[in-house]
Amino acid sequence: MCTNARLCLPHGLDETRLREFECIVDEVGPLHAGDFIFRDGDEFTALYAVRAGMVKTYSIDREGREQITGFYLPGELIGLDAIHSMRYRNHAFALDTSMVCRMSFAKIRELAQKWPELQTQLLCTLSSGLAETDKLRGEYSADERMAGFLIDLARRLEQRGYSAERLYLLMERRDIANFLGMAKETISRVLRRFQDEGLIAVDRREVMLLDRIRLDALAGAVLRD
Amino acid sequence: MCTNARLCLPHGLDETRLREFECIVDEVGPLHAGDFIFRDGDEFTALYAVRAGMVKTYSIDREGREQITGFYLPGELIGLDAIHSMRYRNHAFALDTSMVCRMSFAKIRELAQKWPELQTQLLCTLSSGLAETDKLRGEYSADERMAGFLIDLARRLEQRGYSAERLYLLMERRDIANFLGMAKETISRVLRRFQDEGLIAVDRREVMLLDRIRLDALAGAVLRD
DNA sequence: CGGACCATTGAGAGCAGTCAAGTAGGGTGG
DNA sequence: CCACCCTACTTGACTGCTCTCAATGGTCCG
Repeated sequence: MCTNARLCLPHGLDETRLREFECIVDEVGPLHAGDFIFRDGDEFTALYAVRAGMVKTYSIDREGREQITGFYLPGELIGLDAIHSMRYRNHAFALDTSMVCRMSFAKIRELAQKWPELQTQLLCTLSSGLAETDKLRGEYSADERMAGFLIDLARRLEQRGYSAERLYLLMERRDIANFLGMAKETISRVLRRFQDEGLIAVDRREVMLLDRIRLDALAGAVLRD
Repeated sequence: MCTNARLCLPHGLDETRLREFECIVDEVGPLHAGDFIFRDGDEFTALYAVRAGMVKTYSIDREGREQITGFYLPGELIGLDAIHSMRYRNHAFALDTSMVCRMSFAKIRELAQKWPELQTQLLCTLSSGLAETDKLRGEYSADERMAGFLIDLARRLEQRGYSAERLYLLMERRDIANFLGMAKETISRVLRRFQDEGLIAVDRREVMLLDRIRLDALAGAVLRD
């Protein structure tokens, strides 16, 4: 049984149903950093869950500008925004060696029709996605956004049982910048200042969170909890 | 039968089911400008659909800062982000004399369990909400955001059969500013510049869209279509 | 008519963006 | 194994968009 089940779509299913659910799951991988899971515009047939590794999603607008829409950890679902248009709305790209679970959406729908727990879990996942993105509205300083990003990542890692004192950022600065809506140079400067102020220690893509209290305070505005 | 049914949650239901669906709908109102539909933290028991008028939703963070999360037109659903926490995550506030439909979520869930069309419609609505908010990520200029706001509103009004040459903005500048993440003074200045450039004509809260082509072009970056 | 509220306009400041130069790993080929 | 290169990252200087603060103008309403 997948160790992520508790955090993932099958959350809430009993033993029997969980086994039946696993029949509709195809494990895909291992993918390598740089592999695509799907591409913007592809026909939507399945939801994907990260099983191991990390995935980023992004879209390209008419002018060719890239827009990163998310970084996904194990247990998180990718492709939920494609349900209504039946086409994926972005590219999904492995940032690291990764395993993903492919779950036919037609079959998910069938099962959700039979099992109230699954319907509920689907709705809850979508709903928390909405609540999540609502938080990011509003104008925040570069410091607040950066702290928000780090704390959010740390919390998600903790939920998954990883230590979150030491974060390894698999994505490049440019990706973080794009995701947070700022320039990559600003990421560098903010990280440096955070380090000078004793909030974190940075070594390339490795970030140690040294003063969680103050980081939380900074992030509070963004994460609104 | 509600004229919004085509755009709203019962979309896709046949005549018979539509009638049964209507049994779980309570019409609430008329509400007057300034009335609340629900408040942040209230127990979530029902989804609301706007039937007539306009509703804004907003939350207040720990520091007392207001954050507007949406403006809702007839046929649009309010409260979807509360499903996972079973508490409303924001205040819902009538901007004008309005009617809303209260739909018990427990009953929606029951019906969705029986009717695939309703389950699908629920999932689609949530999914397009996600796709929608993803668009707003990224850093846009004040001009792009403003154009995006106007064009988005115009399109939604058109979908509902209203003329969209002349927009009446029921909310104050401060609300638009907050929603778009900028200062209210900037809203004034951008609207004035748009007017000077012949894109729109502004008279208080009434805005005429004069050059839809150029506005669309400006908005394109934000709305990404 | 006066007050309250909203909106506009102006002046100045500051945060973060752009441009450009410099640094540092990591990988490759000789 | 080392020199080289490429890419990612950092740092500095400067610019500019948008914010803030403050004053003014309009409109509605009692």
